[in-house]
Amino acid sequence: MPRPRAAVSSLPRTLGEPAAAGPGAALSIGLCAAIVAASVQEPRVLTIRLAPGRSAAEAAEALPSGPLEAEHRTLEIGLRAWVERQTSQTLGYVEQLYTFGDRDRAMGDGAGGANLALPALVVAYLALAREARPAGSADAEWRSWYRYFPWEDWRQGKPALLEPIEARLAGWAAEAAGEPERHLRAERLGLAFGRHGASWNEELVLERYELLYEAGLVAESARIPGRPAATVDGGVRGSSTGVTMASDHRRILATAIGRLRGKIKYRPVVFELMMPAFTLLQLQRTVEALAGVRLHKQNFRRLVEQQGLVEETGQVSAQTGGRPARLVRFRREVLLERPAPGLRLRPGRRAAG
Amino acid sequence: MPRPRAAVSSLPRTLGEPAAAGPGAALSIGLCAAIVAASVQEPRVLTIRLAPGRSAAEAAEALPSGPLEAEHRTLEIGLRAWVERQTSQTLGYVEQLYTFGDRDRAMGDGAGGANLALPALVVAYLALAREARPAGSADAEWRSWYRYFPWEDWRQGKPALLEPIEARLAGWAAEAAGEPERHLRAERLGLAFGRHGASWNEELVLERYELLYEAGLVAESARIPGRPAATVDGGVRGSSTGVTMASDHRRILATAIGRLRGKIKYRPVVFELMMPAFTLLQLQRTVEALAGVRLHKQNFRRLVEQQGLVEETGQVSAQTGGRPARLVRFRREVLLERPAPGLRLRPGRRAAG
DNA sequence: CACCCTTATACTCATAACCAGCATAAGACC
DNA sequence: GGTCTTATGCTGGTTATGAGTATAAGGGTG
Repeated sequence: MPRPRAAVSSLPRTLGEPAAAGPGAALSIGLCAAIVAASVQEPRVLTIRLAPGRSAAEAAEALPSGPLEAEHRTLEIGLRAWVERQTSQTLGYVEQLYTFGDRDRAMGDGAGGANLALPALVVAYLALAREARPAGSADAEWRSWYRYFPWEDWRQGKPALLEPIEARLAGWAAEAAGEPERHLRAERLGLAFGRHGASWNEELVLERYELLYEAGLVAESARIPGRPAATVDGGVRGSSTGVTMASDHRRILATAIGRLRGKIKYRPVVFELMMPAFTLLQLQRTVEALAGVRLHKQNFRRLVEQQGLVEETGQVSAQTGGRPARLVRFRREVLLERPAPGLRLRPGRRAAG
Repeated sequence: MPRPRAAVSSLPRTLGEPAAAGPGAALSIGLCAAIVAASVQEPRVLTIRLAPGRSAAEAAEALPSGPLEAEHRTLEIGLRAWVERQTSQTLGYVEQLYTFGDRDRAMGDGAGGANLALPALVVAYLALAREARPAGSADAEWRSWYRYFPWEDWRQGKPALLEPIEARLAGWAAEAAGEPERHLRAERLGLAFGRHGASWNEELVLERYELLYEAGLVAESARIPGRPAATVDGGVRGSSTGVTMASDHRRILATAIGRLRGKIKYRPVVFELMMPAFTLLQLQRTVEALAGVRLHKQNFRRLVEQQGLVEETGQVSAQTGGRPARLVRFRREVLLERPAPGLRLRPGRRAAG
């Protein structure tokens, strides 16, 4: 099966492949999942290790994925099967993200690896898991998603590593071919990174990643066809542009983060990540971890309570370090009452603890 | 090429098909577009006619679609090619909607037609067109989308045909097998149709269509595997459940409408449907046509203006029938200023003209 | 032209939501 | 008891929203 072999063994019969004749004629449809959990104040994503055929040492981190097989009646069934096979994790909430089909992206590795028969298109999913259990297989691991997108974590204020990145991006915009292209790039930068750091929009994760990709500031850029590998500067002057992932999985993860950050504002999806009972601060920390910003505590709890998103359990938690906090649970009835129950968090002017 | 032949001729080499050997082994990826325009106060969708192999008289209405071909570098390029070939319409704004891959849906026709080799999965798109020009090909036509979803148009108040539909749906919920299933169905109905007509959420177009589909109230239900065709009641006691479309195109259109109705609230996409200069009332009527509800005029204009969505052109239009109205245009800079510039219309309690 | 139709646009007012902070409560730890 | 901690209650200013009134400016009609 000519495909970056997953460390997890299993040789499926790919749909449509019985007739695989000429080289490169094998057409398959890929499934890929960004599985998110939130534990100890960190948003995590379930990754596996791929041995890309070369040295096992440089095994790439990847999202669980695999081709759609003949026996999968629906895409989602196929996805669940692959995830369970590779990570022993059973999925709860699952939502389709996007279908990637560019012929020029998604290649295993442009630099040295053979350009093997890759899926003609990849259907990517976002999944939410309630608990970050140790992840069955040895190759599966929960990792903070800021490992791959360090510039997305503004909880301690603007990340220092963003400064050199922005400088490089500004340079990339300035060196564009014509004036229209220069203007276009500048506009995209302004949108994605905010004018002078003023209005950072935490949802534009994909837009920012794509800019870094195009500007040659992430390692994946080396796979852009026609780009000399020398122009890629994965680590920007000492600071980091995050850990690389296999194929275009980082792009998929960026899509997932952006989608989730948007969705918590108008759908009660955070609760898919929470334990059955939790304190309001735990909820706030989870939301902050996902959104990558800090929120105003008092206003957050007022929002949650007046929206009717939670109800009392009657119990209290003494694990707080200070005054014990009430334990609450998600109030499912809210779905029937409000049109868009969510935590439309507006980080406002300044984020106050 | 075993596939419901489009009236528009063109025999493409489907990607991955050179090796098409056994029957049903031909695996192809379908592309499909819901192309929306708004003219004379009506939201319209571009349709073509498909001759499903049998009598040409019962040619089904369909969305432009076709298989991904080998020479299409990206999915979107393939889509644009197909749409231009079938409708002579050039697409502007295009956005991916969803990828449908259920093996049990999307069949040409379960009743009598041979179950031909259909795409293994269909990537559906939403496109917005600025003008409803007469649609090049003779088989292409712009039609109000309420032709297919008459219950979605609440601009004149609650549609009368909804009453019998709701009654039938309530019956369907009551006749469910076990108590848990009954409860589930009742909850879904409450969500999708609103408790006692109280809170209609205009975005849940797909949810409503799926309920009708499952309850056997649309003609497409006859294609559900295992369902006796006799249980399907396409026209509910004299009232209508809308015009049927080929394959599962009505589901795709439902997805498109729902997405667009949601999107206008936080992205300035309506302007993709407007002429370069327009009056505020024209804008309001367009939004109302899409959302299927009436809005409060004074508040609508205040919203549009204070958000900075439009700017003066200096001209006026005398075509209003009353006092001439200012002509305005979309203000592109708003994209850089506001995080989510849209028309977050809340139809409030009652819609006042 | 006065009058009445139409639609456009300006302004008001009460209410609800939101932002940001202050004050107090209730535990642990020394 | 004093001093941490975090939880929770409350307030005062600001902004958004819902719904209405009033006025402007065209056309048509007697």
